[in-house]
Amino acid sequence: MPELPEVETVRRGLAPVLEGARIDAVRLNRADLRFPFPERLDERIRLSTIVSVGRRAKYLLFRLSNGLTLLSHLGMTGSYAFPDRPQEVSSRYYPAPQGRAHEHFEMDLTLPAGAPARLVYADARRFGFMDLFENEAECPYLRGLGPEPLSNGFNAHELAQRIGCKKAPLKAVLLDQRVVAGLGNIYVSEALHRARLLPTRPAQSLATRSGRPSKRLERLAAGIKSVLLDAIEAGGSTLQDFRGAGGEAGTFQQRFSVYDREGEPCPRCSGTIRRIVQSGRSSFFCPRCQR
DNA sequence: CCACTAACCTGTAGGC
DNA sequence: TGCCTACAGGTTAGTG
Repeated sequence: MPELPEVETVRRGLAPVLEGARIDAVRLNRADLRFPFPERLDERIRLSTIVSVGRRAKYLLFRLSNGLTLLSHLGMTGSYAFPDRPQEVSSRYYPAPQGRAHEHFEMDLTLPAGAPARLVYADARRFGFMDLFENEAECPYLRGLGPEPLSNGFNAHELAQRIGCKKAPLKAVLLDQRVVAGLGNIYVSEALHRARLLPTRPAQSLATRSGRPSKRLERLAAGIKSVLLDAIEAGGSTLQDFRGAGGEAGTFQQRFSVYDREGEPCPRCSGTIRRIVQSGRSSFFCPRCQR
């Protein structure tokens, strides 16, 4: 499910409800997700207040009044819902199709206005995980992440530095969270199509002798930014079951140019979209207008 | 250090 | 309908 635009969509759904909410109780319905839950998670966050809900790359960051930050990665199938808030669209899909078997973590809250609420984390495949830390520097998941692609500092020059002279194909390099943080399988294919670059092209082929960013690199940086912005505006992409925290489906999948469109015509040049497998994952591209 | 593969786990879609 | 296979938005550990 969740690449940067989907995680940002979840964040925007959670923040207005959670900010200022007090955590009254924590329930873990099993000992682990992908990794064990943080030690003594319950007692370390209970009775603190959620100050803000942030995001870094594909990570949600719940900043608490006691100075700790709860980090949450959604893996492939993680989702948050407020099951008892009928005014949220979430009542339409809650409980999830498989019932409540995959609800692994929940919190009882008191909202700023005094009303009670319940936040549930469900994750069928349990590829998600959580961490708890005091300083970002001590969190192994955040250390080493590449730049936020939507930040001002991210541009062709920055991308050139990071890509350097890697021989690996662009597809693999852009999936590497140390190069750019937040891209996943969908948006790499889409960004490369916008930049008219083949996913198989060696990353080093974008370098220039002068070190000044090439036109191709400029297109790539611009393609990454624009596809992420457009996807966030559309509320992310819903393939099977992704929902924002309010339960609404994203609509960006209707605007995919190449992802999951093997055999369909390219919207730009009417070439035929192809699918190949690179390092075990599907890449979609137009062989006619991507070089 | 780099690059690729397998592994983690469950659900779903498609072929027969 | 049922069984089997392939595949799915992510990351990490292991291997060469």
